Amino acid sequence: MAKEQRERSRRTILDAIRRAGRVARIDLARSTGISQATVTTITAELLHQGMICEVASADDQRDARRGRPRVDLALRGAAHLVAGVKVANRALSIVLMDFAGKIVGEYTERLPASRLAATGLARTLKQALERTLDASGLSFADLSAVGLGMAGVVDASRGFVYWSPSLTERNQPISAIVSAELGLPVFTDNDANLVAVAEMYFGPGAAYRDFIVVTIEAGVGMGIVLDGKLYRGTRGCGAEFGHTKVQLDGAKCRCGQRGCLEAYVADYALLREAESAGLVFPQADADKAIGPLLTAARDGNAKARHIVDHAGRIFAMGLANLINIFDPQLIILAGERMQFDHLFAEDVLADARRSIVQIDQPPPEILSHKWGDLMWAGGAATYAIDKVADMSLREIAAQNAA
Amino acid sequence: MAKEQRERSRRTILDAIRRAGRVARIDLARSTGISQATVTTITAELLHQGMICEVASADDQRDARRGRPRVDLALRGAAHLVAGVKVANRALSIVLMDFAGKIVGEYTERLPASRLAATGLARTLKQALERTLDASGLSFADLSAVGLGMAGVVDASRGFVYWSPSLTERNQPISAIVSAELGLPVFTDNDANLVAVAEMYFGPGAAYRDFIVVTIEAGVGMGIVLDGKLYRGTRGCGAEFGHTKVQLDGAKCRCGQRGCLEAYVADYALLREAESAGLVFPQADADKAIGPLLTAARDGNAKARHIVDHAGRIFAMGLANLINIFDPQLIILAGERMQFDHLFAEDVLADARRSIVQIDQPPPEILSHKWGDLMWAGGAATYAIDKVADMSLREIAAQNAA
DNA sequence: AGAATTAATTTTGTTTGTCAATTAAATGGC
DNA sequence: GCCATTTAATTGACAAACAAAATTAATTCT
Repeated sequence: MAKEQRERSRRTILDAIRRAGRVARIDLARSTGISQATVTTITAELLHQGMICEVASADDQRDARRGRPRVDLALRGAAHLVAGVKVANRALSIVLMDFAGKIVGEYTERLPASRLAATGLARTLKQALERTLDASGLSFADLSAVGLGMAGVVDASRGFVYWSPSLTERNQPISAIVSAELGLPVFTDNDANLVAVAEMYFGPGAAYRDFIVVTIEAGVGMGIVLDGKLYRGTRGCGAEFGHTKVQLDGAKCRCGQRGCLEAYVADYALLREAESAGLVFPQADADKAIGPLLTAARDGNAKARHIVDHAGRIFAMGLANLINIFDPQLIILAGERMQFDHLFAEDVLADARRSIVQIDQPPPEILSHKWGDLMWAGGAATYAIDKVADMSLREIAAQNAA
Repeated sequence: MAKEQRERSRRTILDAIRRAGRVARIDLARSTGISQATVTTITAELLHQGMICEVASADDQRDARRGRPRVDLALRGAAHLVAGVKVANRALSIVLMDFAGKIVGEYTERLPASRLAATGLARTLKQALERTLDASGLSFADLSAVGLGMAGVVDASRGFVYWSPSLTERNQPISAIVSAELGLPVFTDNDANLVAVAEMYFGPGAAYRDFIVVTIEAGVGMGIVLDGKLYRGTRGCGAEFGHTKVQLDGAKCRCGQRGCLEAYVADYALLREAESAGLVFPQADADKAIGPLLTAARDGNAKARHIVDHAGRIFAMGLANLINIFDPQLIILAGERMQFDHLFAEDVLADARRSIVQIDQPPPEILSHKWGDLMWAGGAATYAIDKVADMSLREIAAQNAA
């Protein structure tokens, strides 16, 4: 019971350092409410462990001050190196990230198929990871862990995938399978959850304790952060925003059910609508066919316009429902640059705000965070860092016990 | 920092006693992980404060045991008496509850109007409360606090009502207003949240850490319990399940918006549908008119049947969305006996289970808990007990500091 | 009656954290 | 250039909380 107190304090201080980026001990004491003496003790442990380092103070009011200059503490990037992997539709994205959250390498590779067997995925991943490491002159031995993000229903605590659009089989203990192939600890979670982790650690979510991340790519995903922690549900299949129903007996969804939000706003849904409306956009690459449709809508094609508007209205309805249910401080819409601008448009957000329960308080902030392709892999890497930090903290506890 | 540790431990032990009903110190130590020594210390404080008492052990394996007999501890009902008040459509329900959760008095009174001014409500409440106390030979001086539950959007932390169907004005500091009238501490929250508190303390929710309560009366409400704590959202207007949208440009709702779940499943919605379908059920009391409609549906009237079925399907869709978003361990459907059987029907629940993301794990349990009228007031009373327990624990902390 | 058993309390020691004093490292005034 | 002043960080003394072990308490079995 007393031990746990110390572990909590260590966590608190490490998190505070991460949030601040760099911060002097005295400010740590003030912001965490832990006494200066304890901050000294704990930071000494973290320094000794190599998780943090002292850096010259970036004290902007330094001129106006006398007295002993403060020494800032920061996460020590060299403490650990992790890889974050995102398994996308037909691609594998990898980033290498140091313990301070800096991306030190990246790599993307086409996958032979959109669905693979777990063992095949593990082998492909190993090769891709080798190339990624080679490019930076690094090797597996430099890695502390691998974070793995994939669409689908994942029980993160067990690293178990109930179902994923990227796998040919259901019910795969994916963390164990990939870990056996790589010889490294592997931590798997739903990809949208991992984006939420990244937003919480290094994105705009860092300033909030309760927010929701909605991701948009082929499907619609969600990550929920409540009280500063990722909420995953009890079986690992919560936060399935894309498969909440928005229409009784509605449009057919990839998941086999009807009326899912995803079946109205995903690009494949819009293309399906366009086709049945008689619109044709000849295009070599099916992945990009959404572009001409959006252009046509902007240019005043009534049919195209109607399809895009309808998607926006359904999306707004979904967002409003989230706000009505969670009343979060913030909603972050995370998606690829440009491709989903029609869903991030101000009139869609205004529509959402209009559809929530109205009280005399400002509605939650909604902001869109358009990251590139590597957002997903970055989320996976951040998750791995979080796990590695846990491991290091446990190591300190074990050393103190001995 | 060390003080807070003790406060946590005291809370843990008090909660464990409440959950168990009655429990020996040694089992407290085992279930909480706190050492026997500390349990002795803390329970001695709680005994001295009068919050708990020793009772003869109800040890069912007593015969098979030798040794010193265990002494059970239980909440001491006489420690505090609170009142729980539910402001309903045209009625005020009050229960008196002792600190152990036992209901020691109840009273219901018709309200002159379905909407009242806050000060008028406070005065009416005072008179009704006086009658309630009189009936048990008690007085205001015997009460420690009052819990107040009402429909609408409530910021519980401030006891502030943004909007309620029971009040004529918006933005009322209702706790302060009623407290000034009664001369007692008053704690206000949304009524569905309070039902969730009751389920967590004394209902089937006691065995779970993550569950959702859906309440059905005139409107549809929701209370969310995550990690053993009620989740209220950041502005106090979360959990508005009844006003999540289930249909774009849908049916008009009381709240002024369109397509709300409530506008499809509440009794007024069903009656509206029946009327526009040409069904007429002459009935003196408008509140009860739903009965004949349901009977007609059961008896094979096709129009009535269709209206009721449609409500069930919409409700199932809403439940499925909740499960897809939260993945809770349990959903409790709380409503008045009989009146909402059509929504609690097994085919509705089966429909909901079919509409969630399918994985090879059993879906969350869904159970209906048909309490009477007093469920609501009981929830408010339970909330008041929780607050009073907080106050008592703080008192112990203050005494120790002095 | 005494041994055995189980519960509860007390004693003792460790951990943790705070407070206050001290040391460290700078600036500013003379 | 030296010393007072200021601010940061560390150290030492002490108190609170908890756990482990010893002790006391209350019972059953033989």
